[in-house]
Amino acid sequence: MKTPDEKLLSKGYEFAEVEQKWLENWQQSGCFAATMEEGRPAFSIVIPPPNVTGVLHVGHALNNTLQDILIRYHRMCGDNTLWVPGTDHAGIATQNVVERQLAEEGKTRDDLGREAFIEKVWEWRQEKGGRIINQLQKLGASCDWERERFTMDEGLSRAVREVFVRLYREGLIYKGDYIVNWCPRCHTALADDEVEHEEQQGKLYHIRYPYADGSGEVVVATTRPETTLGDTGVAVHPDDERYRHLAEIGLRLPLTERVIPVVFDQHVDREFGTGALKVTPSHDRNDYEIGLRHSLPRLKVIDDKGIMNQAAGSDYCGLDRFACRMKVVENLDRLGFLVRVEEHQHAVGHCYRCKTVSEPTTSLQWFVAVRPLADKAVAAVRDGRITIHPKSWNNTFYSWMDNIRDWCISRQIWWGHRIPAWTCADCGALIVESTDPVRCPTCASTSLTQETDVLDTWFSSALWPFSTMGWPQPTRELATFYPTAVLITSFDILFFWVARMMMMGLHFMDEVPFRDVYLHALVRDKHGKKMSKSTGNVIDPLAVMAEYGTDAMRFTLTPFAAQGREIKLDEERIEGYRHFINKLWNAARFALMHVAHCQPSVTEVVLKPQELPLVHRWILSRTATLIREVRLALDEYRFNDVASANYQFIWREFCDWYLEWIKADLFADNQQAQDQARGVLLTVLETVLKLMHPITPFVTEEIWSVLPGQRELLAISSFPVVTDSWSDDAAVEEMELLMGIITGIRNIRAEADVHPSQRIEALVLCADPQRATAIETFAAAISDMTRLSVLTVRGEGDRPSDAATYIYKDIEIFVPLKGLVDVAAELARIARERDKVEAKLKQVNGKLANERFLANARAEVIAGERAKKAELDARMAKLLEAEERIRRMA
RNA sequence: GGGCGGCUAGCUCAGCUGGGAGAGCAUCGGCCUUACAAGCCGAGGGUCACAGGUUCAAGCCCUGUGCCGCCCACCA
Repeated sequence: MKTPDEKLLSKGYEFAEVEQKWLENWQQSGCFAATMEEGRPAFSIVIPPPNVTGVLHVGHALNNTLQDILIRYHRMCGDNTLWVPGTDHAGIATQNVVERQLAEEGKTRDDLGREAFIEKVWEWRQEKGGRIINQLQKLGASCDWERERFTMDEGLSRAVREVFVRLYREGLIYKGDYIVNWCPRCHTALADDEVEHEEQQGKLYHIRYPYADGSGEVVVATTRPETTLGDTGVAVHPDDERYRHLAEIGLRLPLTERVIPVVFDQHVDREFGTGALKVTPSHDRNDYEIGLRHSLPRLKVIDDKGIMNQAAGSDYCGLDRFACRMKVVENLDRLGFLVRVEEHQHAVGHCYRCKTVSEPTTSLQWFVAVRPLADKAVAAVRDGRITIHPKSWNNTFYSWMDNIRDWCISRQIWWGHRIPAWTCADCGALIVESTDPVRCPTCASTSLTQETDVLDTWFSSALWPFSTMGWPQPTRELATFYPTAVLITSFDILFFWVARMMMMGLHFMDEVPFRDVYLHALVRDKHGKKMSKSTGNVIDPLAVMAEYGTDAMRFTLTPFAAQGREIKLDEERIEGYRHFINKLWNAARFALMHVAHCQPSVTEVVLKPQELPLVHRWILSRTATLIREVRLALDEYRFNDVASANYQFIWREFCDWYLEWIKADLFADNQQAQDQARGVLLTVLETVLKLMHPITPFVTEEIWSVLPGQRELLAISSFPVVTDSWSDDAAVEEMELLMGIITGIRNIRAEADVHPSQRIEALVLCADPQRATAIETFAAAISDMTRLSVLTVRGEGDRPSDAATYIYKDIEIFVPLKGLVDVAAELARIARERDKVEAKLKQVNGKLANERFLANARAEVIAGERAKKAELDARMAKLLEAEERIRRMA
């Protein structure tokens, strides 16, 4: 049993211990485990699986904070909630990491051999692969950690094989010799979208290609002279007069003795360079296609390590492709083939993993025919089964899908899902099976060799939404949680991953994998620069969490969700929000001083709000509004609105006004007033903790745990629902009046430099009897909050001379200052006000004088303008009077 | 070459279907007022990039221009 004193939380919020404690408690309680109860709505998310090699960066922190907010919200709403965690085996990235490790021991993967190497990778994964999962847990991510998946798990591997085999049988997977993007460093084929194009300043070389009979020459332009060695033709436009006569003439390829033909192809741009294009079918995508159209032979001169091969000729064989370029240029120049060299800017493809310049190469690879799959995905977005947020991505999505090419899925690396295809050594049959075949179904031979290639990592992540739920088995998880509710990710993997999940989900589940896609921005440093280790501008979320607390970081990231493309993160901001967390902590501490000993039944006073004093009716009404706003914003993924609504309410309304106002009651000798204040205070605090919990789970859970009464975990308590009886517009309006009066008096005090401890008098003139009564009723409270000795309220009467004046709407506030009025300052202040009112009046009067406005505007708009005018007129009159009076004082 | 996003207070950004320009931070002035100086009270600060147009009414809708940034693309 806790003693009351222990319940009075420590003076500053010490997050380190608190966070550790709740991480353990939540874990032990099993409160994050998925529930699958009949008759409840389901809400599920699959985590974008971070690379198993990854360490948590700010992007992950943002991404997972947003997911956690939704998950915690829906869990508290009582939905069947599932958040599936896991990691991606990240083929190339992981293989690179382990290869580097081997390199330190002076070994290569070839030294080990395939099986031993893969063994090594699994060892590595065992030791270090769990890091990011621990880091996500530290973030407070409320995943069902018992369900952690890995794309190389047995279950997921089974799904991968199943999908591969089915697509193959449907004719949607095929093997063929086509041109692909090749990374000479990673030593593997890459998909089109794994190649990043980067504008670079290069050179355009103009080279003479003499006629075979020596009667003339054609000049071609190229950025890659080394590929000259692999040319098998020159192409010109069929309508190009300059080259018509070349149909029968062969060209002698410089530096070689080969004679190559001239072909005529529409693709050639007559305006570019000389209008003659050298064709290297084996090392350029366009040339490859031109070659196909004209049956040109393919000649591969660069090997898979980026080194020139035998076919390049003995002078060049063994040279790196870039060294070869220099040598080719040198020789061309020496032999008089080089006409000139121009500076030229062009886009060069790079491997997205290692940034090496990629090499287009013909190669035997496996492909997915994506057209039919892509069509299904496009249809799902078009007819609204999937909604992309923000919708500005729709067009980009469509245009990408329209231009999609077949997906090269084979990778020449070792770490990954090995392609389930075997070749029969005896009859040459290709066997594709989900289980390893023992003998050839055609000739019954047992000498079968499996493909050595593995699948593109994105192939397995494309299945993630259903493979993690046990597919191809018809599991209860699939029945309950598929399709998932929303996929939250940054826009940069919309095509790599999101689009492919759509294709696979629709094809194999016959249902979308998620109903919504929420795309958030990329996190940059405070200058908008990409964070990178070499620039040294990386903000490490773990360091931030250690310094400011996890809740502060989560709260900082939440408002950024709204931002379009990039987020400029400045650590100063995190510090600002730490202050907010601390504010909440202290407000709770204050509340506990008054409610720690209460029975939970004190909160029953809110059942009849109409019987409560104004300030309580006001805060309850504002709380109801807050609940409404927060729920709606959460339902619409407006995370920034969730954060700011909470922030404004807690700091400005609850702390600055409500807590200050009820101090009198809490300390007073009036049992009823005290009980009412305690009951409402506790209610509002409980509500706020619940509303904040999805964003800041730790501090709210901690405060919750020390509130009076036996409590279940906040994480599984119920999310607030709007109580209609709390809504009270009249109370809100009346409180606003009182707050306006208080602000006015405070303003006078501050402007007149009246010391805060000095008690002074004030007079309020309010012609409207109802409002005058309201002000008078709360004279004590107003005096309390503004340190008045006497507050007089009158409907009409003499304006005191020698007093500072403040006009609130049409209400005049006077503070007599006995000769201390700074006339010049007063006049300046009044004049400032008058200018503002004048400007607004001009607008309003302009509208009301406009017949077309009166004729066209909606009735309520006109009524609004009229009311506005009335108020401004009244205020203006009072301001003018005040100005006149002060002048006379001088 | 296409496409997309941004331009609102000194800074970072909100501003939903068009009807009196907002927040946080920063700035200035005053306060240790019994939860919080990581705080309280008060104040100042904006031709909403520019030019046209639609409308009774435009930060918001349309057209164009200018910067800044991103994505896609087979001019070698």
